[in-house]
Amino acid sequence: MPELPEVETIVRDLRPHLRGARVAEVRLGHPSVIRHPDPAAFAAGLAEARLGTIRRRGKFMLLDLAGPRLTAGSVLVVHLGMSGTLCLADPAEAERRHTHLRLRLDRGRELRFVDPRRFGRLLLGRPAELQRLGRLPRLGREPLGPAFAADWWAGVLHASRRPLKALLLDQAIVSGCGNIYADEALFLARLRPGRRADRCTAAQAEALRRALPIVLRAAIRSRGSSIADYRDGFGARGQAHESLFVYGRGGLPCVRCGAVLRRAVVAGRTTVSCPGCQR
DNA sequence: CACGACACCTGCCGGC
DNA sequence: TGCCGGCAGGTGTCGT
Repeated sequence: MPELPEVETIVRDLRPHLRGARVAEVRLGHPSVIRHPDPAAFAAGLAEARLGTIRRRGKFMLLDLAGPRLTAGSVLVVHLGMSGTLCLADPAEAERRHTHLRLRLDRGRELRFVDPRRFGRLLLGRPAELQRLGRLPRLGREPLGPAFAADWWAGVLHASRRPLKALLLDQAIVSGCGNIYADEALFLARLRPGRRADRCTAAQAEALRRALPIVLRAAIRSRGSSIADYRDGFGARGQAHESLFVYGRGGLPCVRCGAVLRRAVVAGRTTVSCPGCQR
């Protein structure tokens, strides 16, 4: 899926086009992507709603809403799963297969959620309420925020016997990192993905903490990785996949030392790393 | 409690 | 050409 850089790119693309718009028509596709409330109430809540700002939290998108049938503080929550896209389209444009939400706006454009695999999710409600109902998970710290601090990170690693990669992928610890950028950050930090967290030195822990935002910011500058399904807020591909060092390069030479990159399963996910320069 | 295995889906690619 | 297995950027649940 879209990881933090992809979601951030979409949010930045959509923000100026959504803020202040009013929903003129709601159309739903497959009901299983609507996780809260039931599809009828979901559609009714969105009808006539006024859109506010859109923001990112981890891999989630939160769109502020105000409407006649909505309680104050309601948001539309979008998670793209593995194959989801959230794009602006011309209302006259033919509907792509697997379109699960169309919000026609009064500005003559339409917001569309398309997701072939249906691992993505849509929710409507107040975030605190959704969390209380167990519909939204508790998320860990934002790797691009000030709370992603050295002492906290050192403590997290010290307290865990899990592989480093498992910690990076754990959304309750770090929110927004996924399989691509976990591998890239570990490569940049020169640390093996399977390395036990509590066996890292302080310097190694700090190298990884510094590497993650570098990798994520570079990917945002390249507008995200479009390996298969990912598209930005206007339906265009990103370029970040063109400059990945390890992800998807198993069996190819390491750009840093020339060793053959190793492909393995770590924390249940396909993982690529360099046996030559990662320890 | 912490962790791994598996399920949830469709599409695409390579091998036979 | 077609069928089949394997694989994919994520995460929720269940069992050990």
